[in-house]
Amino acid sequence: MNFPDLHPWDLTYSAAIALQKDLATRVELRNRLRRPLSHVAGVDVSYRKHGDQFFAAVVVLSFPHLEPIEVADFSARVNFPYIPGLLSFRELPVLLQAFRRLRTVPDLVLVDGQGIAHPRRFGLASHLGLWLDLPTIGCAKSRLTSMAQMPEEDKGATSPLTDKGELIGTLLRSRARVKPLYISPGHRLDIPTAARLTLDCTGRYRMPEPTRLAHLETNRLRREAEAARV
DNA sequence: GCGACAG
DNA sequence: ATCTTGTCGC
Repeated sequence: MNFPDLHPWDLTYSAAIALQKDLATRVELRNRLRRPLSHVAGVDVSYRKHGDQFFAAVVVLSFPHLEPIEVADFSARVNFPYIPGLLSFRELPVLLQAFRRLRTVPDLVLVDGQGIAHPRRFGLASHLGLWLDLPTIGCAKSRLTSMAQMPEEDKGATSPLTDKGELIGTLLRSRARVKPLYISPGHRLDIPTAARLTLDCTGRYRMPEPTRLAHLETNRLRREAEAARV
């Protein structure tokens, strides 16, 4: 089964899966963080239901104070469809363009989506981490693959995320009494460190500051573009 | 064969 | 993710 127009990857469905399996062997799950950590980035993408215009943003914050340092945007048309398990082929190209406009090289990147908590252990955060050669964390709002018991209701409570008997991440309560986040390392981090750093980047909101601010920026861009064209 | 299914 | 108004709760 093929799907048309896989731009800019030009891959069939089965070739995309084979590529993920191959690239997954290059993912590092050991800590390779630059210390001390001084710059943490968050990335996000938004678009409209009808229309293929995508808006990507990367925001760099200081660490540990989480003050915004730099913002880079990029917008373009995307025609790769959303297919569960193949999200990176849809969102990665526009995200990489946004990174090209960034001057600061972050020490860590938080991503809206899964890391290794993915059927082939290669979610968007892993793909971005390999491409940028940077440590990344997948901070997803809902599950793709994985099982877990619910953590306690207090902020910082965790429970292990597993798939087929394998430990692949952490279910993290980022705020008291909110739906927990699905945290998994994307690249160059181990599972406990990914959860710990996510918590360190989280303030009074459910989403960690880097991805939360990237999300706001992405929506600001979209509203601006819609207002600009008549 | 029947669900589940990041954003 | 997006569409879309009001509404319940701290």
